Amino acid sequence: MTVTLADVAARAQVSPATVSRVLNGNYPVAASTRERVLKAVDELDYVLNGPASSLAAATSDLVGILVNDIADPFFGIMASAIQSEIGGPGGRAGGERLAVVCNTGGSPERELTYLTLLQRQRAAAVVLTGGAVEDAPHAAAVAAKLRKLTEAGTRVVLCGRPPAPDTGAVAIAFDNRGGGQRLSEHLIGLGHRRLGYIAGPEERTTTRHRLEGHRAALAAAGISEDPGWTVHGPYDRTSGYEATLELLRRDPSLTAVVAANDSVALGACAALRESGLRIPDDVSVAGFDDLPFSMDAVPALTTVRLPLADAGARAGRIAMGREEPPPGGIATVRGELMVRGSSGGPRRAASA
Amino acid sequence: MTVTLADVAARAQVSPATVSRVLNGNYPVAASTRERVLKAVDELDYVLNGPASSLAAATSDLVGILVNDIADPFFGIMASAIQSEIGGPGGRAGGERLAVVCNTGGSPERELTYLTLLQRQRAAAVVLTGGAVEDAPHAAAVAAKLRKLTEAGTRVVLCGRPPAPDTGAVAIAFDNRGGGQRLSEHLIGLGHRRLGYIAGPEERTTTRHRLEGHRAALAAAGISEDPGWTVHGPYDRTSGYEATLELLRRDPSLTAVVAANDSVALGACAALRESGLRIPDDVSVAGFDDLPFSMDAVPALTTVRLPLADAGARAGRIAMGREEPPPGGIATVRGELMVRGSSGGPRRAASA
DNA sequence: TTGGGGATAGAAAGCGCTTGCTGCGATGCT
DNA sequence: AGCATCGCAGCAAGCGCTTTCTATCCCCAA
Repeated sequence: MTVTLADVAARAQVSPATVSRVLNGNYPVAASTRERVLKAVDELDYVLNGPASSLAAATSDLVGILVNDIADPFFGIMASAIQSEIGGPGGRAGGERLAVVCNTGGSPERELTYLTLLQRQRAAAVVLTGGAVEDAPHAAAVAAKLRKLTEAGTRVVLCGRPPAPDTGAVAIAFDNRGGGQRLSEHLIGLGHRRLGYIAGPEERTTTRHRLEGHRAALAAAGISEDPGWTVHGPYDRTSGYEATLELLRRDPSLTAVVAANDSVALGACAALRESGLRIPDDVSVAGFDDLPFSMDAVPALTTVRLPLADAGARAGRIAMGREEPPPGGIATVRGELMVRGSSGGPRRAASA
Repeated sequence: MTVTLADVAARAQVSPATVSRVLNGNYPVAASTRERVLKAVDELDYVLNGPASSLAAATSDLVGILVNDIADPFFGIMASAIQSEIGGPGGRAGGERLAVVCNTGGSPERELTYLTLLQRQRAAAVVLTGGAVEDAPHAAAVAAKLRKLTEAGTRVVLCGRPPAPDTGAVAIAFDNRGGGQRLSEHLIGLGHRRLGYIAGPEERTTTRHRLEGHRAALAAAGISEDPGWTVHGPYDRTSGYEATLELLRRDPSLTAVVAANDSVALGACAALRESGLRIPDDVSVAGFDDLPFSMDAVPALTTVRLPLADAGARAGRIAMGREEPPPGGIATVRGELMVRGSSGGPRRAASA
């Protein structure tokens, strides 16, 4: 069968306790003994039994990272940054932790199930990324879970996600509202008065905040919004493509399209181009997030850069207890407006 | 303290054994008893202790997915597909498994460490994605680990990665060589005779295979390659940008640039544009993978579509034992040539 | 020489769960 | 009516490790 601690102990002629202590390095062991043990470990090719260890020590070295869509670089970039700080293997020394990312696919149930699974594994920490679903019962369920986790000693950090009051979770939130507002202000400043908005899926904090920012900008400029100017859809390219076609159908006189994120914006660009409209001469386009590919669009996308990697790294450090949580357990980081080629002044007169 | 199985048993007035059996549903329990137990579980808000369970049952419900770069959609898409089949939460019924993705960052050591960590956790299955490092000692170490894993009953599947003989691992490999060859043949067929090639990082199977395909195409057409036509670099946009500038410096008369993947190709496009060259009029560009954003490039990228999601799903199913492994434990899936706007016939005469 | 300490090592008691085996009342068959 | 069977529940023995407490051994001060 598989090699156990006892086998190693026998081979090294010491007690299992000593082997355990050598392996954990948390108790004085004579150098000669240690060597003998290490040699035995090596010769036997011994691998610690994780579950047994976790059970006995009542702790585990698992750290969970929840993402909405692992195929989306938005989450990939954050996850990567978080994981690099978790130390995973290869990180700094000290407890080797197994940083794992779990893909919820944006589904509330899966989110909850993963949380339970992590709770089962007695995870050392959990980082939740991205917007939350705003369904009240679900939010309550998640909050309850988070509270239970923190009470059990699991460190919980929200990254790019609004704070969850009274759960003990630390939050690094993005200022989606402010970013959305500045973005639309930019467009309005350019002279646009008829702006279409392709929002994310409904019932999501991110969607709502960005849209609120947009509307605040419109309101501040005294522009009254036509309800038909807003379309909801998933955060992907296809959604942007279709939504744009729909927007154009509803009001061909739009001079700008603001998208919920960069992928959506790319889809919008494609739709616009296929409709024979030039960007930004006929219609300006704006995205959000500033993912790497955004600067490769032609023209390059005007968007709001979110410090995904920085925020992720910080969240990771906090999760590892290597950085002080922000005061109040809440930090909000701003996005930076990136003005590029896809936005310009409206040139054409409104057409029928 | 936390609620244990025994607490639930006491509350439901049954033995711990019965509670365990209700929870695992692998032993007949009278309906009335089951209900009583479930009620107690609910009232006590009981959560199974994962480590204890894994220890006693000598199995775990962890499934590991190793990726080289989680921020790269290439891996994100595969991981997503794999995970969806693993059943993670929300998948089909049956054993709820915790599918976790581990980011190796392309580092051999981290790959090995993650493998050990998963071995520690007695993972139910492990899926390794993407190209392997070709360093001999490392390859041997990985092979040894894989063998040990399979011997311990962990199902090992390689997805988009060449087979590892004598390890018991099942492989779904991509025909990178064939894809690369067809892609270059396409360009050559268009009339190109001077093609630059931006390869991936050295010592990687994927890099080598794609490059071999390219060279095979050149050879078949009787084109003798200038060593200066090939540049190596990481699989990212920046690399493509810089490599293209370098290629242009070395030989301004190139009429086509073939990139190791789509991200690199995008960087190449940017560099070409900034150099005042039109695509494809002055220089044709080709990528590999056909990631979603490739069709949004302007012009859309000619590339080789790899069935990332299909392969991932299949790997996931095999990992779960829900699909028969291919005969011989090895399957090779082809990529499909996608001809789009970025490639065209060479129009200009070679310039100095 | 002798008692006190410091430094190590071992014994053993679990950690919380799974599962083979046993026990026992109810059912089916002859 | 009598015995084999079946269905369901409990007992208890671990799974492989960590850790508290105890036992040595050795060195040094007194």
